[in-house]
Amino acid sequence: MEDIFQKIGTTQTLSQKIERNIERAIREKKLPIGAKLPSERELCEMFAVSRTALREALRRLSARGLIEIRKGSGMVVTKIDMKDAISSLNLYYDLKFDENLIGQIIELRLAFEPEIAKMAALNRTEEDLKNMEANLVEFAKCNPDNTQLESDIDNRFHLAVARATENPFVIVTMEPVHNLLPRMRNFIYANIEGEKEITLGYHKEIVNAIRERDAERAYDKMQAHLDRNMQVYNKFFKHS
Amino acid sequence: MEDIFQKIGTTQTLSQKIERNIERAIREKKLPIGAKLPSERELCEMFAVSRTALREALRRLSARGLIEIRKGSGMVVTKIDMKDAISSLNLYYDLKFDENLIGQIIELRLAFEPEIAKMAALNRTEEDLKNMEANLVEFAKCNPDNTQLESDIDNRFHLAVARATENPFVIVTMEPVHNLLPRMRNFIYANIEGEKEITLGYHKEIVNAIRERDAERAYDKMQAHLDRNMQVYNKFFKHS
DNA sequence: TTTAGGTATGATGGCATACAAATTGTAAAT
DNA sequence: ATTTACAATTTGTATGCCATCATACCTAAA
Repeated sequence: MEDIFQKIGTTQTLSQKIERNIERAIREKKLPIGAKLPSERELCEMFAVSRTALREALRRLSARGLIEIRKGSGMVVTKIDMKDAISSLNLYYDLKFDENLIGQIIELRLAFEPEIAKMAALNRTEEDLKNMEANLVEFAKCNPDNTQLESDIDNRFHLAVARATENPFVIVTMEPVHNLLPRMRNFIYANIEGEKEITLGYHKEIVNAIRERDAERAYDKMQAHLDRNMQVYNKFFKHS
Repeated sequence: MEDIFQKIGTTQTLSQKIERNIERAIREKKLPIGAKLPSERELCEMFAVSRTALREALRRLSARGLIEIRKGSGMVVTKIDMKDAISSLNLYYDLKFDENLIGQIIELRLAFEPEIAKMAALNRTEEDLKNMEANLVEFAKCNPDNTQLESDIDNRFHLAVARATENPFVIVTMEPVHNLLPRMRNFIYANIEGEKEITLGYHKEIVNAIRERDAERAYDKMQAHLDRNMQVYNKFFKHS
C-alpha cells in the first residue's frame, strides 16, 4: 500500500510555510547574515497572514538559531553558531545515553583520536599549543584527591587536541563526546592509584609531538595512551 | 558591587522559560517518549500564562524535534530522530561551505574513512552487507555517461560503510559530509576516463574485507582507495 | 558646548477573545 | 453489528489591546 498511495494531506501549517519561506531566503543568501528582517507588521503584510502565524514561524527560526529576535529592536539573521548546531546533537545523545553508547564512545575514541592527534600536529596554531600547554600545567597542579577535577582536566585535554585540528567536522564530532564523558564516570568504579603520573606523561609526549608537528609520533603516543587508558576503563567498568 | 546587586533583567522571555521547563521535564524523562502532553488549555493553567506565550514555547520545541503537534489531536513527546539532530548540522555546514571546507572534508575522509572501514568490518550486520553489495551492483550497471549518477552511487557507498559501523557518532559525522559531496562536484573539472573500473575494484575489495570481518584489510584497501581518489581530486581541483 | 534627562516613536512580548479546521469519541439510525 | 451523523475536544489562525524595551531626537541645565 505504501508504494501506491503517497501522502497528500501534508497539512503543512501556515506558520511552517512561512518558516520554510524565510529559511529558504536565508539559505540562498537573499537575507545575508546580519541583515535586519522587516518588522513583524511589515512581514504580516508581505505574507498576508496574521501576526500570530508569523510570530510562531519566527519562534521556530530563532529556536533553530537562524535568526535572533531582540525585543524592542528587531530581528536579524544570525550566523549559525557551532554551539547551536551541536546543542541538538547533545540533546540527541543525552536522551540516547546508555551502556551501549558508552561502548561506542570508547570505540570511537580508540579509532579516531590517534588520527586526530596526527591532524592536530599538522594544523595546530600557536594558540592551540598554548591551550594544551596550559592544560598540562593545570593537570600537574591539580590536587590528586580531587578526582572529579582531575578527570575533568583530562577530558579537556583531549578536547583541546580535537580543537587543534582546526577542522570543524572533527570538533563537531568530539564536542558531544566530551559532554558525555562526565556521565561515563558514574559507570566507572574508581580512579587508579598512580594513574595520574602516567596520564600526565602521555599528555606531555603528545603535546611535544604536536609542538614539533611530528604527526606520526603524535599518532603513536595518542594510541598508546588510549590503549592503556581504555584497558583501565574496561577493567573497572560496571558490568551490570 | 557585583556581590550586592545581581542581574534582574534576565532577557529570558516568558516563552523561553516555558520551553526550558518542558524541555527539562523531557530530559529527566518525567515526560517519557510517546507521552501525551496536557492540552494547551491545561498547560496554560498549569504555567499560569496566556495561550500565546505557551504556544510559542511549543513551537520552539517542535522546531527542535522534541515534540510533535497534531492538529485536532494533541501533542506527544517524540524520540529525537537522528535526522533532526543532523538537520541543524547540515544547515550549519551548508552556510559555511567554501573552498576551505572542501579541503577539510578531504582531510577528514583521508583520516577517518580507513578507520571507519575497520570498524565496519567488526560491527557490520547482514543488512549492512546487503546494502553495500547492492551498491556494487548498482555501480556496475550504471551508465558510464551518467557521471552525475555514477558519482552519487560512489558517495552512497562510502555512506553505507559508515552506517555499517553501527556507531551513531560515526554516522552523525559522515552524514553531513555526504550531503556536501554533491556540491563539491562543482569544484571539480571532470571525471576521469577509466576511473570507474578502478573505483569499482576498490569498492569490491573493501566489501570483501568487510564481509569476512577482516578489519585490517578493510582499513588498508580503503586507505589505498582514498589516496588514489584524492590524488585525482587534487589534480583537478579548481584552484581559484 | 557638553551632557544628563525627558520624550516620541516604533519595535517585540504578552494577554484575551473569537472563530476555523481537524480529530476523536459517542450515540443514534439502519 | 455497521454505518452515519453529530458533539466535544484540540490545535490553527485572526484581531485588538496594552506592556516593555530600544533608539533617536530634543531640551534644559552645567
